[in-house]
Amino acid sequence: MSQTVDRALSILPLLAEGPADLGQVADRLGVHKSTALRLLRTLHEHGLVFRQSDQRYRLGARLFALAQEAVENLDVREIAHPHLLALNEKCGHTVHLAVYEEQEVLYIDKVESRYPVRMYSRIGKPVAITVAAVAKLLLSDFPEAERRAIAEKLDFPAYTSRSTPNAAAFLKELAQVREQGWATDLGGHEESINCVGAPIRGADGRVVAAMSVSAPNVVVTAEELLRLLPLVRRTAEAISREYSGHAPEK
Amino acid sequence: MSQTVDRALSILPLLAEGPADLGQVADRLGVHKSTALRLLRTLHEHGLVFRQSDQRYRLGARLFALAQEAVENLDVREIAHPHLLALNEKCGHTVHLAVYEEQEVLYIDKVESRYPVRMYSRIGKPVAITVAAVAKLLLSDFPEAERRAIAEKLDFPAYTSRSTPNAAAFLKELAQVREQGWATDLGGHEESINCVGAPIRGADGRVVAAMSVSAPNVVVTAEELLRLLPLVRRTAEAISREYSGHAPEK
DNA sequence: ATGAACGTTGCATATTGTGCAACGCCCTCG
DNA sequence: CGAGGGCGTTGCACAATATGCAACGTTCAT
Repeated sequence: MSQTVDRALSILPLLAEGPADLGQVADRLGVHKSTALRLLRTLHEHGLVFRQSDQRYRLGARLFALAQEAVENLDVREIAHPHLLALNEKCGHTVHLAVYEEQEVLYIDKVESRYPVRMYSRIGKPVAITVAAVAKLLLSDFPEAERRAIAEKLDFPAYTSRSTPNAAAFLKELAQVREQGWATDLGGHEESINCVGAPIRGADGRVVAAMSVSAPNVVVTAEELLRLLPLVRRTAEAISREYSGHAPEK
Repeated sequence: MSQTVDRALSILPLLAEGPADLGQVADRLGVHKSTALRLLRTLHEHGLVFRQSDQRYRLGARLFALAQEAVENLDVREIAHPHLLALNEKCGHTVHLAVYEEQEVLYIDKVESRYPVRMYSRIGKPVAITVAAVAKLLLSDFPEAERRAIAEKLDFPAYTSRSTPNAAAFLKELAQVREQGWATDLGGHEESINCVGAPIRGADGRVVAAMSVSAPNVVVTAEELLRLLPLVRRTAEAISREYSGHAPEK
């Protein structure tokens, strides 16, 4: 909507990939060097970008500070964190917390597995929305019309043979998740990794976040992981209670 | 330098203070509502800002994703290298850079001593984790429980009479290193070789790497080497600053 | 019902960002 | 040592672009 700002902001993801010099930035933006220079200067003044010793540009400290504040303002995370830690303490596996925002599902917190074989995931990165347990939980709470609208727009990549194949299957699964109040991902994203998840609800009953426990086959079988379901659900409920203003229960 | 971008970016710190509606943003920017709207829309399209359910604007999780990605693509070695070279230029001794990975501490960069008598080490090779200065620095940053767990699992080979003898001594030393912010290895690995090291920290204050200067007794005594400590620490701090996105200080 | 508060849109204006060309600097190669 | 290329930087003329205005649509409280 604003060309100048649009161009300036496009520089950020570009620099997130790694440092770049003026020419590279100008090329990838499709603008003249002098234009890129002015944009970079403005970003620089705001501390979002800085120049490292070899003169190349990089994302700056201010961005990290802002990012920090951005997550701190997500207070679900703050409340949930100790519960996630406690859960990890009990079962030892990787625990994730995710929210839906702007057409995406994002991990906003993670407690690493204590086992040497770990699952790869990145806090802040969008999750595989068509297969992840947390994504299904978050989407299942939308009104039906919206669920359909979203499903229609999605791609359904076949990560594995068990990935959700298409919109119809996805909607069916969302309905089931909505019904039962929990979700799984059994090898839908990576063949050897399973997850069990449960929703976190606000005072009005709407799903505000979702959490899951993930573990690779080599550590526990899907069946064993499913045995953790009651524990996961209880944790999610405890977080929900605290989040919606009730005193933490013992 | 670019008014439009300047205004748009000024919105971010403003929103970091807390959610705000269109009118508030326009007021604080000193521009018309319609202008503020367009700026916010552009920020919105890039996911830096999003609209919560009550229509107010807040910082978006994409900011977090961006910062995360930037950190992942950051190469400590690349940033550190020129600083290591400069340090070697000044003192002439061997300079090492190391990281912790998968239960091991690995040298990932090295600048050779200018003296004929050199210390033997290889980039990519695990270091003697119980005695090396860089290892102590990296491990000292772990939470106490984890430090203990790691220490219990280690062997404590008696390379020399000054090698760390057991887990208890090791933990005690880690605590001290953590406290003082630097570490040494005085003949703990090879009788005649001493090292001084300092930690390199990321934007969040966590230790991401460690560096050290090593020299054999025949070139400088331990005392003389220790006199380099302030220089080593300053170098490590300069790298930390640059790594965490601050402008290099003059 | 009525009005206020807020977000949104189209439009005319000139402010603002743009590309160009030229300059200076550093480094490399002949 | 001097020519040449690469790169960042500056000043300028032009028009593309952002801006404020005024009017409209909604929602909410009175």
